Amino acid sequence: MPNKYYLFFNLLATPVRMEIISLLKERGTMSVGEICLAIHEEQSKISHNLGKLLMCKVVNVRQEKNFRYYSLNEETMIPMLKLIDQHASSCCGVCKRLTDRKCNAN
Amino acid sequence: MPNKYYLFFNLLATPVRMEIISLLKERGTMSVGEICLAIHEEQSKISHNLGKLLMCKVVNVRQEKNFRYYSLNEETMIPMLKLIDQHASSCCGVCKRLTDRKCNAN
DNA sequence: TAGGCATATGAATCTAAAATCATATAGCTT
DNA sequence: AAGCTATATGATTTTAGATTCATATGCCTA
Repeated sequence: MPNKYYLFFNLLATPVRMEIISLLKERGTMSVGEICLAIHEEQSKISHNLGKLLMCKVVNVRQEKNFRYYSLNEETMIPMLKLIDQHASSCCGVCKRLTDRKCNAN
Repeated sequence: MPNKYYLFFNLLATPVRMEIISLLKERGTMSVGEICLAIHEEQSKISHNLGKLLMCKVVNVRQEKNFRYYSLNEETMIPMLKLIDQHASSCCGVCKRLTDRKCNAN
């Protein structure tokens, strides 16, 4: 009975998966091979990670010939990323805390 | 140069931290001791985790005597949790994917 | 149908970061 | 000031889950 929100955030909490998401946000729709090339990671790694993202519909797939084209679930992810941007800037510029991982709040 | 979004999600991607957040969402403001009692976890664990959440202003603190009262940063977190709720229900009921961790989309 | 792409999947290993345990700090009360 | 209470912090151990490498699957073309 792990917390639902935890499972969602956990899904997004790796550098590679967030890179994939940022990429798809910019480029729209890409095959697995194209993603590998763009991110410079090997195929099985990308596939494993796309599997996780698909598992929770953070991305969508479309099959065409023997290619699989992935795209971002924009309805959820666009507003979510925007929320973080807002948080980051209202927090402290481009949120030093998010990059420095230090806290001087009190 | 890790992805900003990754750092944010990573911050929220543990069961304990999400429990703390859910708790603060419901109860408003709590001292560290009260949180420990409510979640049944030991003090240092809670403190470590509160430290991470504070680091990125996901929670706020107020000191009073030798107590520290934590509360949720509602401005960011309330809409974010709502987004996930919406995602979960539009995805598949209370999002089986988020609880089963399996994928049958294609 | 044989061979070659494109992608997925399984299992073993590796690693980031969470939990733990001991200890430090800081303020309150007497 | 001494001792207590509440909380934070450091360092080590532990663990979830990410990466890796080998292999499987599925479709397409000749």
